[in-house]
Amino acid sequence: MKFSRSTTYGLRALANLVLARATDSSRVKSLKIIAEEEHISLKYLEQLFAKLKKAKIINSTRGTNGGYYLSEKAEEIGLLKVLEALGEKTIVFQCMSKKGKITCGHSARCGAVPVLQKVQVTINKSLEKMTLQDLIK
Amino acid sequence: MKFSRSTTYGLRALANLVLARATDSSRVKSLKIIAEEEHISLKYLEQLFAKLKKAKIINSTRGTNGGYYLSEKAEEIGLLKVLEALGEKTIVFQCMSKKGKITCGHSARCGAVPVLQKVQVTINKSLEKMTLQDLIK
DNA sequence: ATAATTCCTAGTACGTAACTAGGGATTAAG
DNA sequence: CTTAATCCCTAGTTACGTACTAGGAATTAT
Repeated sequence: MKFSRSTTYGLRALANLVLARATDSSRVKSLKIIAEEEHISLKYLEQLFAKLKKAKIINSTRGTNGGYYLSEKAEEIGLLKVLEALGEKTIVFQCMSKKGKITCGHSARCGAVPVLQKVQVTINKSLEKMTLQDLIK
Repeated sequence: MKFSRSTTYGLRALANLVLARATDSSRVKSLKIIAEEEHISLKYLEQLFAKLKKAKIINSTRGTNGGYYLSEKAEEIGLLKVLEALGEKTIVFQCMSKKGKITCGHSARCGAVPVLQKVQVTINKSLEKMTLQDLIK
């Protein structure tokens, strides 16, 4: 039950963007700089940022002086959305849907269900409450 | 950020034990029966129960009519301890200790730290509150 | 003696995370 | 209009851990 490295990388890099106040196309920050500051492979970060862009969490301008910036205000970007964009699984049991519904064949008989649901719901709520703004508090 | 299958198996099997009220050496339940009821490979379950026994969460008697039983009352066995016994990592970020202390070199500069800590602490608290008794509620 | 159980150890196969790598497209600056 | 800086796209590669399979030894009730 670990977050993947890429999730941590992604959050670090996003925190960097938030701190840089890269909130519109006139205040972009290049990945090269971010990668250097955060000691993350540039090529790898590119792939992560592609996912974040696809999820419309960030935006970019290309060419010299180009870079990335947040699509919305940091406090409007929920952590759960970010994690999912990065490919992090937020459903912690195989047998369970997002809302705690059981999807395996054992539901009726399985004694562990209530606890699994409780854990799942707690984690989800906790992640929903937080936003990118919390990254720099 | 998923719980491993073995964790789910372990919890299912323990729930089974709790429901069987296998709370002392006179009320053991054999793994063979549990494995059949829960549709888990016996050989695999044996390995999981070895870990649980090593952590003194369960106890056993050998030979014919042997089996496993809980070492303590279900409500006195914390879920966090069980998960750790099963090998589940409860520290969700590589860079962090159990108590939220940062163990990587970036601590001072890393913007993501506060959020990571918050997530970690929330999950830990949630797991600490629950016991095996909750498995059957 | 036999059968039922727990106990111990070794090995395998598969998937996936974590990269590495190469180059194309776009754009500002000189 | 050339160059350099950036983002963009896709295809590997490698290493590791999870989820088993497997065989048999030790113990004990009948």
